[in-house]
Amino acid sequence: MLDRTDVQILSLLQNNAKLTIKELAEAMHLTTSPIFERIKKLEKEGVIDGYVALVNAEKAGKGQIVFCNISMPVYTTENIESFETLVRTMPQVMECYHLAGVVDYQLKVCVKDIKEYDAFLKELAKIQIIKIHSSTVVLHDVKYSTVIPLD
Amino acid sequence: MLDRTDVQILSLLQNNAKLTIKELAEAMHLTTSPIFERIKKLEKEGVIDGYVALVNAEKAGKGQIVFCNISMPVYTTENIESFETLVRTMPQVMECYHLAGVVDYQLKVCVKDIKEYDAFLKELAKIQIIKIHSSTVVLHDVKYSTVIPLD
DNA sequence: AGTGAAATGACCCGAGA
DNA sequence: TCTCGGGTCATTTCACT
Repeated sequence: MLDRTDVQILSLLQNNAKLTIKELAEAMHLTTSPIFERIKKLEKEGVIDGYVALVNAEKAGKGQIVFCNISMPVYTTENIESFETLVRTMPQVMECYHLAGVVDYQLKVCVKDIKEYDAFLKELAKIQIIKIHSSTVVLHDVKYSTVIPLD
Repeated sequence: MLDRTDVQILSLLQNNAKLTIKELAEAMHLTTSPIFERIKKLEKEGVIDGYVALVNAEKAGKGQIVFCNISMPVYTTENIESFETLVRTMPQVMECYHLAGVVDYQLKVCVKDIKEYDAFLKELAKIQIIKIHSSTVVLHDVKYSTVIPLD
């Protein structure tokens, strides 16, 4: 599905979306046209999901990450839907995964400080269908990358 | 530090880095020059960390996420440094956080399948300074966003 | 699938308010 | 800080290989 050239394009664009088609073409010893067409194809197929600017959370005053572990005592389709829909609308929740573990969900929450996290928890606690199991504060970020490893 | 216009620019670019300066200018009823200068300033100050293409992990054949919980029995500066340096070089590790909890580190690992995760664990186990505490498999992604919430 | 060239349009940098 | 306008260069399309 993805040949060597596609993977090469993706690897470069995952690190720097501002590379021009010309630069990509030079890097892989081709002309601009095939690069252009391949990128359009990858976008159309949804392999490339989009292009985003990454903001430094610290400098934007949102340097605190907290993981929130949640379980759902009554595990019905309805409850799942309403919880997942809510989570997707909360901007503080950057990531949410349904786990195969002792707790059902893990949320990665991005806030200014613990005080703001406290407010977030109070907001979340309004939903009666979930049980907030525990919260784990992040001391510091060791690594944050958006790059999907491609073989 | 960041005024209303800056926040507006960041909000738009965090969702779509391909917006042209012209489009941004129209969206906030300004001309291109001030937008251009503000963006350059935000980049220079490091508020904008970079621009990246987001790849769909599923379509790239890397649809499995596993969280790996690690503790460090002998917590010395040396051990911390060598572990954190290693983690930053491993492409499967997309995120790594130092936690204030019962385990020291949480790694978000991106792999093709559990078999590949097994290989990753074996690789990681070579470092004698850490103790792999547990692994939690993700059943499905509810939300993944790179957008830092700005007030 | 890739090349090369031509037109379209965005970026960037002035001068001026 | 913002507006306006022009030079420069990347993007995009197309006819050909």
